[in-house]
Order: sequence, then structure tokens, then C-alpha cells
Amino acid sequence: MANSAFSDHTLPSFYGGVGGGAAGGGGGGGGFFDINPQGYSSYLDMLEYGGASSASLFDLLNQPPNSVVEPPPPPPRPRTVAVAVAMPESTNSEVVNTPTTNSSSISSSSNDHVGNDGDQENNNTKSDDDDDQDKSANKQLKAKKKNTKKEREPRFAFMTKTEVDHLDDGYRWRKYGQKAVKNSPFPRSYYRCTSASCGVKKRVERSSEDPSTVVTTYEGTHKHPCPITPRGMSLPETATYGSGIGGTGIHSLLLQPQLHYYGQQPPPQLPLFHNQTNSLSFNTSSSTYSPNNLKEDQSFFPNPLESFSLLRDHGLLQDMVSFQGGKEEPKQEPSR
DNA sequence: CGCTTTTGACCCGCGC
DNA sequence: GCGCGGGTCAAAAGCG
Repeated sequence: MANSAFSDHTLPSFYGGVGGGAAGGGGGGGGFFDINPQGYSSYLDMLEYGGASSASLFDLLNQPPNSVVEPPPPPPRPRTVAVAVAMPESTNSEVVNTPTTNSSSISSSSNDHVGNDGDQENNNTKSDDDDDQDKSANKQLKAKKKNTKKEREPRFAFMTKTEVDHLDDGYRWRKYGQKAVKNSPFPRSYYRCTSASCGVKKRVERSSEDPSTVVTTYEGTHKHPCPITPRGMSLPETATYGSGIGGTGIHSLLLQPQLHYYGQQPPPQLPLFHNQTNSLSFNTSSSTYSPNNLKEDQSFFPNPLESFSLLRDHGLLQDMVSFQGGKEEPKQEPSR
């Protein structure tokens, strides 16, 4: 694997970390994308988010557009930083998280051919009549799971610097569990998409190392439109339809307006942003990139994995390596 | 009343 | 086999 991919054509917020970390080239840790490789010289400006009682990614993203003309002054450390990365890999490795020296990073992992709605959907194939069978079927399914445990939903984790745990990503979630996390004072919450046909889940936990960081892990792909538009703002259909990082609202996040990229030259193709029809801009020292500049393909990537496959095909993320199998433990070691 | 959250119990996989 | 930890279930409580 080459180590050059992140020099010129680099996906903005994913710049840096992976090649160096996962490939072992940079002394970073491994696996996570470093959003601010060098003191915020390059980052997705996700804006500040103050301590509201409920957070919304849309809130974060609906701030008035920043100037896209000036390169970033050494920006103050944003209180909310979210990054998302999709990482199609042929293994069922889980997210690995070895944060590097910087503030925010993210990783993800997935199977290569995950059925879209693995277990949940399979569960629905049971006969619809009696409850007895229901329960026994449940057990059978669980037993079945044993054999099929490898087929997991694609997972996407991202870290958010925020003071609130559960960011509103536009989808509706029902909490179905909460567990204490080992070596962490913060519990992990389990959510499931409330849409009947949708088995997408997400886990939310606060980093024990950095309590200001919330790690959200999405699992699965939404098969339905995003039920909520941000504050009445109408999004491009494709921006929220069955897509996104992990088919989740993260994509919405990335597609929201007022995302500005400061830093190096943005990649020639930014699949993840292609549908950004609002004011997504990439600000470099010499030019501003806008969706118009970027548009060469109006099609949407139904799955972020495809987006990343494409990126990789184009050499943009070729240095991405599979995250080592293991649990997605955003923390290295308990430090408190 | 319907939906969501809480929470203890349960199941399962994994390491020892 | 056992214990542990992660993940899920499901009844009860809470809320609008």
C-alpha cells in the first residue's frame, strides 16, 4: 500500500490520520482519521455548539456561513467537531480507534457485503402467527446468529465534541438499552431507528478519556427517507434518503450547507459531498470550491461504503487500511 | 393513549 | 466450564 494518497487529493476531514496511523507511517495511532492534523490547519468547520439542552447536527450546521474567502486563522478549538468516515473493508473488523495526538478522529468498519438489514430483517421473515413460535424463533434466531455472527451491519463511528450526548441527526431513534461501559464512568446508550422497516442502530457513548467527546456508532443502512428536516429547512431529497454514513444522518451532516473546508487542496471528487447543493464550500488558500465546481456526477451514493470504494478507486483513500479487527474502543486505556 | 425511556434480566461470545 | 462484558429484550414508568 502506498503512502502517498494523502498528500494532494485528500478528502478534507479525513486528511492525514489514516495513512499515517493505520499504515504505521506517521506515528499516529492507527485507524482513526485525524481531523486536525496540524493545529487545525485542515478541518471541517463544524462550528461551535453551545450547551443547549438538546443538540442537533442541523443546528450545528445551520449556522450562518462563514467566510469562505479567508483561510482559517488558527481557529479556536471548536466545541463540536464531528467527522465521519466510511471504511469498506473485506473483513468484519470492527472499528478500531487509536486516537492520535489530536483532537478528533473517526473510524469505521464494515463487512464487504453486508446484507442491508441483517438480523433485524431476517427476524422479520418469521411467520406472523403465534407468539410461542415467536419466542422459540427468537431463540433459534439467536442460535442462528451464532453461525452468522460475522455478517454484521456496516458500522460507522464518529466522534463529536459536544456537551450533549445524543445529537439529533434527523432520524428518529428509540432507546432500547443502556449499559455501563467498562473503564468508563459514562454509560453507553443503544438506539434503534423507529422506522418499522429500518433496522439501523446506533450506540452513543461518551469518551472516558475526553468527556467532551461523544462517540456515536451507527450500524446499518436506513432504507427510508429522513423523517425530519432540520428546522423546516428542506433538504435535497437525496441528501437524506437512505444514504449517509452508515445510512445515517451523518450523511446529512456532511451534506449540510455551511460546511467549509479550510486547508489544503480539496480532492477533485468528493462523492460524499456531491449532493451538497447549498453552500458547501471548500476554501483553500487560492480558490473556493463549491458544489458547482465539484459536480461531475449528480448521482448519489446509496451507501457510503460505495463512496469510499470510489474514493479508494480514485486513489484518494488508497492508504486507508483495514482497521484491525477488534472492538471499536475509542479509548486507548483508561486514564482516569 | 401512544410513544419513549428506564432498567433489570437475559442471552451470547469470548477469554481463561 | 465459568465468568465477564457487550448487546438486547421487555415490562414498567414517564411524558406529552
